[in-house]
Amino acid sequence: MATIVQVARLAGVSTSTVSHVLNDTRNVEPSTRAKVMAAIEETGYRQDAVARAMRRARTDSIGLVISDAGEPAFAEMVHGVEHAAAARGLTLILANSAEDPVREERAVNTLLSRRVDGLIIARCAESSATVSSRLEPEAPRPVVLLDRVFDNSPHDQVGADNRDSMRRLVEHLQAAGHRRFLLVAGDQRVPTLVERFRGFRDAIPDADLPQQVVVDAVDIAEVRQAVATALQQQRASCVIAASTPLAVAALECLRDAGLATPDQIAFAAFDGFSHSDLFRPTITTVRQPAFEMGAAAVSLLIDRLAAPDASPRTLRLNQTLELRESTENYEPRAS
Amino acid sequence: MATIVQVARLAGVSTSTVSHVLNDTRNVEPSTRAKVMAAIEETGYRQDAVARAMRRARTDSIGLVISDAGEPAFAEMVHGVEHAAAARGLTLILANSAEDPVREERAVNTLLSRRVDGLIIARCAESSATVSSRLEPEAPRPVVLLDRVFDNSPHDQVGADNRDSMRRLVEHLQAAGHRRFLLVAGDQRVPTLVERFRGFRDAIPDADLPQQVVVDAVDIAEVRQAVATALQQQRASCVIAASTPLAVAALECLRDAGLATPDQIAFAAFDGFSHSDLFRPTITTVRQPAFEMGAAAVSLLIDRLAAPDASPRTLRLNQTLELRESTENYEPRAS
DNA sequence: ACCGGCCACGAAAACGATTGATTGGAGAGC
DNA sequence: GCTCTCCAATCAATCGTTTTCGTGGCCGGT
Repeated sequence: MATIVQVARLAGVSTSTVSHVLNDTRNVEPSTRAKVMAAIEETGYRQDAVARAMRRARTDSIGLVISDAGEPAFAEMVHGVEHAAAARGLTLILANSAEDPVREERAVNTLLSRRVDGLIIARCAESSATVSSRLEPEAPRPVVLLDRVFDNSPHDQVGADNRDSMRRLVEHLQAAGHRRFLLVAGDQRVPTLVERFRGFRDAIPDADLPQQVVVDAVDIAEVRQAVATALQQQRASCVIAASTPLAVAALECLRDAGLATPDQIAFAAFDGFSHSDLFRPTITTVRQPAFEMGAAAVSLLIDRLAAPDASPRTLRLNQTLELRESTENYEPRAS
Repeated sequence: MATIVQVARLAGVSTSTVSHVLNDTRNVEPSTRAKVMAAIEETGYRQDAVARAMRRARTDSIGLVISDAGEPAFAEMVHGVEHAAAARGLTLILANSAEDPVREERAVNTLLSRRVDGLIIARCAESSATVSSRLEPEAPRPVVLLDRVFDNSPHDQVGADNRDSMRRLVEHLQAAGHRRFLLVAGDQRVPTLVERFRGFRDAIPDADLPQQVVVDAVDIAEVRQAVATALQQQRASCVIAASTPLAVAALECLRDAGLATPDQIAFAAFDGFSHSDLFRPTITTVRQPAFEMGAAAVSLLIDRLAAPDASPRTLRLNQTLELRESTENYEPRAS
């Protein structure tokens, strides 16, 4: 590849002039500019982003650490981040922590060493301390937390209105006559799942609480075990799964127990399944605006770069409650 | 951030010694090494990947240009690439062309300007010429083509055994009694879809060909239109969709036409839907090993970096035919 | 005692751009 | 005609590493 020196030589000017033409960073005589452009054309010169980053403060790149690249909701967030970043001329460096704090920390280190202008992180369940301590004392690289939102975070954050949405979902189900729920709440070290659990509690009168079954197992096999046991006791009229993997486990249990949805038991899930409308039963879903969350994270990051000292913001995007047949036609029985 | 100079000063050695300690690139006295390590610890020094890349020939990063980040199959490939790259200490720069040749070219340029060690590209439908010409004359950055595989490509490639799989699928359906198919073949500028179409032709006796309906419309609305029309003519006993978006369109048409699967019409799809087993009808699917394809692309890239002059390889991973109820219980009617 | 070789380390030149300081010349004002 | 200003363009320092050459000291062999 040609370098700026060769371009300058060919155009008969200095490298600084070429640089200024390239970056439009000070006036240059039209005739010189033309010569430079011609030389660029002829040599097939392309700016070297590495050398450029070396000299300047910024790299025009951002890092994204995702906690589970295999999960469709996160894939959508990646998509949203990529889209918003590209639209602003930022390149995206992607890393996956696979819910492993060690890999997460390694990823953050790698990204920092590559001098990304900022970081977007969907934290894994157990990472809080490590990553924070790694982030704070360093050169102040802005960080935006994605999806997994923490109280009193020093960082900007974007999440969903999990608590409200869960409350609305449960209230809807209650209005349809449901009183006894099986909530598959999932790993309570994950803020998202904690919020959804809280929303559930918000909607349940204290007196009814004892009737509810909550599964907060971490390992998916344990979840399946617990759900199966709970179903045998035949107490719930409605199952709520707080995430897609949990919904998968729950649906498998329902299938294995021979319980049909919605005729024998109602079912609702957060995040849900793609193309849910094409298959039966169609599942009542609280859908996360995953793409938009990713895009919003980039916006927050840009804002932060422009105003490093503004106080941190937490953005909550609305989820949509999509009612489908898995929660229809419930006939409350006298209990 | 501390630099290598500060570390050297603190340790009372030269920067070259620090560098050699860091990279284990020549013998250093255990005592000096210890001093250096201590200084690194104390300053919290972290190697600067940008400066490092500046000096060395490699950047330890690879670029991935994906043609449709929104599609789950491609998201899985991204996941596979990320996984394999991280395992080898490579960082991944991600770009999405969204099936737009202009964006694709821009992405390739950006990645080259960042001096990625190599590129993995899932080409978009119309890009052939542009990107090729951009890639060839440059500094020889290895390129691996992913999913969309081209004949006589000068690059390494990894795809799926589309033609074989389609032939096997059709043969299976024929064995079950189907003779008249509606193939939703999709955009024939996409090599993957061309291969699937060829596999279909392979399996159909010439005499039967006139009975088959093939929809190769590009725009998804046109596809839907064409499928709807074809269904009204009531000729096919089985619909085959050559990709997930096409399957979505086809299933919507079936639903709108009030045709139940599999009772009134059989259905099979390539790539398919996640968690297909949980919902009805369960769909007979030819599943792409998307994750593995991504990982394989990284392997090819690594091999290529090690042996730049080896002749280009094309890898074809096997797809699996997953038989489900959408193609069961067909009762051939006398026609 | 001298020479050669080895070993641990250091000095300094890249890598390819950006950018603050500086120069040279043209034009304006008196 | 002289100075002052302004503008375009150049010079040279700089970013933080890696790596090529050297250098000096020590040891062993003759």
